Formats: sequence, structure tokens, C-alpha cells
Amino acid sequence: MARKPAAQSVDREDILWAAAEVLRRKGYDVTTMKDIAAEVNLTAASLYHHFPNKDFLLLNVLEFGIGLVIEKLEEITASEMSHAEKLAAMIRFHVGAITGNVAMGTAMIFEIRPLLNAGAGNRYGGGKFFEEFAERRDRFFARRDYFEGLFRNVLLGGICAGEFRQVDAPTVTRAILGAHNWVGVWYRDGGRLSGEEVADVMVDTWLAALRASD
Amino acid sequence: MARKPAAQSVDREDILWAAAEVLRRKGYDVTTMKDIAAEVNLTAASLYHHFPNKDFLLLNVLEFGIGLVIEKLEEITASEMSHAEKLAAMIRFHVGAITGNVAMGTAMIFEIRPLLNAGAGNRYGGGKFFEEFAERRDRFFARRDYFEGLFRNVLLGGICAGEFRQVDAPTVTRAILGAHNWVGVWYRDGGRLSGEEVADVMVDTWLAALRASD
DNA sequence: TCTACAATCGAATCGCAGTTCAATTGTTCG
DNA sequence: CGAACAATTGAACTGCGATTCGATTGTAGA
Repeated sequence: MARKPAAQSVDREDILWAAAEVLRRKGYDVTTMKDIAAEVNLTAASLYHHFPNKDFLLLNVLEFGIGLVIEKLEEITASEMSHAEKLAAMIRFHVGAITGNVAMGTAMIFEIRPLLNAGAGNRYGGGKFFEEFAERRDRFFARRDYFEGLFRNVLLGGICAGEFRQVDAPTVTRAILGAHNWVGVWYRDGGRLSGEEVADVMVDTWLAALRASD
Repeated sequence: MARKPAAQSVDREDILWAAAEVLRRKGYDVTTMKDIAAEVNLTAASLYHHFPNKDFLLLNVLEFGIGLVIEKLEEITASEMSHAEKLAAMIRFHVGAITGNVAMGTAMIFEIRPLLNAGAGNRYGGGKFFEEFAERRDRFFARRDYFEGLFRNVLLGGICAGEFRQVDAPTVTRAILGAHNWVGVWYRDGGRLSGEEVADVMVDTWLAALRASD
């Protein structure tokens, strides 16, 4: 099998990171294939050698991002820690992922609607690619729900175990995730707080919100 | 002064609400002037009689939305309640505004990046409108900061008064707003919880997170 | 009734972004 | 060295969406 000329070589993953970065700055709809290509010193046309089209590229970015996070979270939930300790570890990891990687984190939050719109209108006129696209898109949303479920289950577990007070777990879960997601919007490297410090505040806040009062 | 034929009459505000609704569904970049026009039974061309261009239309939507919220919040902060009561009232109002009006709420969150991009590239080629646009856009962001400050000041006040425990107020403020904003993403009328119930959960959660422990 | 102007629309520009394709380059493998 | 194929590109195609403009309609006030 022939390989790309070593010098100009750019692989799939490089493109995904680059795309995430551009996406963070401009948003899917405004981001052009040319923008993404430029970020890795390619031309727009070249991207079509790696991805069927723009929608798939976005989908790949999101799949990549969610995969990065779920794996680690599963490790934590499978461990032997208390529910409170698990939650703290999950929060630290999630916030760390967002602050350490604002691009991917922001993409995960803001580019979901474009993903929903994708392929809705004209593209895929009757659709050879569409079937695969729809399937993978649905799988992505399922994984997203699973991700949310990992947090929710720790809350539910902690409530059952009496570590946490009685709260509406689904809603509080979403409150947590919303607070974290928003970090991707305002956090800046070199700001008043480091990523770890932000994570510390979040851990402190959520444990306080959940601490059994008795 | 001649007025519009009573029957076909559509005023500025109607357009803003319609635009917010379409914006929620599709997002600024994908929303066409035709989409917005259709929502109020007009043609795209007609919109230009009410707004100079698409960017200004978005700006008007956001200005309208933020105004709606700030006025009420100021009332609350100016009242005689305790800090905890103020915070509860503010949370109830904010979440209520979002759930009662997902369109405007969602627009306020997601269309800020498009606003930043607006006029960045080509439009306003050298720019007759641009000066006014830039000025109003900056004013909008200032109001947005002011809005955040209203929440932060209640936290700070509560901490000083000993009603709340010591926390990093700026970060917790953003955590609160992030949690609320996210509500606009997942909340659906007719879901398991009503808007008021969601607000109740939020109030309970945040007061617990802030309750002085001694 | 007559005039001026607000509100609207249809049709015509204009530029751009996604996508396609045939041609080029350079590597790996036999 | 030669074949086969991965990686990349410049140029061309296409469709759509923002915006412009001249024409039309109907109402308010003189």
C-alpha cells in the first residue's frame, strides 16, 4: 500500500482536531471547508479524500470527542470509590477535558443542532450516504444520552446510599452538565482561574448542593 | 402619515418574536431571511423595510430579549428581600423566562457567536452601517455582563451577610447561568416537569449549594 | 378627492461555499 | 525499475441566500 509523502502527511485525526478548533471559533455553518483545510495546510478538495462531505466531517469530530470522554468516565464509575468520590472525579475529569481542550468541548455543545439539521434539506438528494449518516448520527445521540446517564447513575446511587440528599436526579444531572458546558464558553487560558481551579469550584459546589443534610 | 393596510399589518415586534422562534429551530446561519419572513407571512424583501440587514435583525432580537429580562431582575435586586430570597426569585424568573419562552431564551444563548462573527468578514464592505452596528453590538455585550453582574452581586451580598457560605462568586454565578441556559436546550413543554417545577429544582439546588454550613 | 408616504412584493444581482473531477506527485511493494 | 494506489490539487459546476430596486397598493391627512 502506498503511503502519503511523509512531509505533507496529515492524517484523519489531525483534521478532526483542526476542525474542532475552527468550529469553536466560528461555528459549523460559517466554517468553510477551506477554513478547515487551511488549518492543516490542505486545500478544500483534499478533505474529500478523508471524509465524504462536510456533514460527515462534523459527525466524525463529535464521535471522536464523545469517545474521548466516555471511556474515562466508565473507568471512574466502575471503580470502588464512594459515590461522592466518583462524582468528584467525574466532575474533575469533565471540566478538565473542557478547559484543557476548549475546542473539542465547545464543538460538542454547540454543533449539535447543526448535526440535527444536517442532511435535513437538500444534501443527499435521495441519498446514498444518507442511510449511513442517519445511523451514525443516531448512534452519536445515543452515546450522548449514555454519557449523561453515567452522571445520573452516580447521583441515583449516591441518593440510594444516603450519601446525597433527595433531589430530582435527572434535572440536577442536567444542571451539572449545563454548568460544565458553559465553562467552555467563558473559560480562557491564562484567566484568573486555571482549569483545575475551576474544577475545584465545581466539585465543591456540587458536593455542597448534594450533601445529605442530616 | 400613511399606515400599512390593517389586514396585512405586521410590526417590528412581531418579526422579532418570529425570528426568535426560527432561530431556536435552526440557528442564525442556517436561518434564511425567507424563513423568518414566511413565519409572519411576508417575503424576504419586505424585511428590509423593517431592518437594514440580517445582522441587525439578529441584534434587534437579542437586544429585545435581554431587555425583557434585565428589567425584571432589577426590580428583584432592588427589593427588600433577603439575599437568599432574592436569589430564589431571580432563579425562578430566569428559568421561567427560558421555559416559558424557549425561543427567545435559546436565541440569547446560541446566537451570540453569530453576532460576534457578524460583520467580521465582508458585509459592510467599508461600512456605512458598520459603525452603528459595532456600537450597538458592544452595548449588547455590556448589558449581558451587567445581567451576569446582577446575579453575582446577590451572591456577593449574601456571602458578606453570612447568608451564603464562602464561594468563588464569579465562577458559581456562571455555573448557575450555565445550568439555566442548558434548560433551554433540553426543556420541552409537556415533559415530565413543568417550567415551575424545573425552577423549583434549581432554587432548591442552588440554595443548598450556597447554604452557610455553620 | 388628491397627495404623499408606509408597507409590500417580484424579479434580477452577486458572490460564495460545497462538491466533483481529471491530472499530478511520490511511496510502497514486488 | 515498474505497477498500483494513496494523497493532493486547481479549476469548474451549481445552487442558494443576502441584498437591491423599481413597481404596486392602500391608508391618512389636507
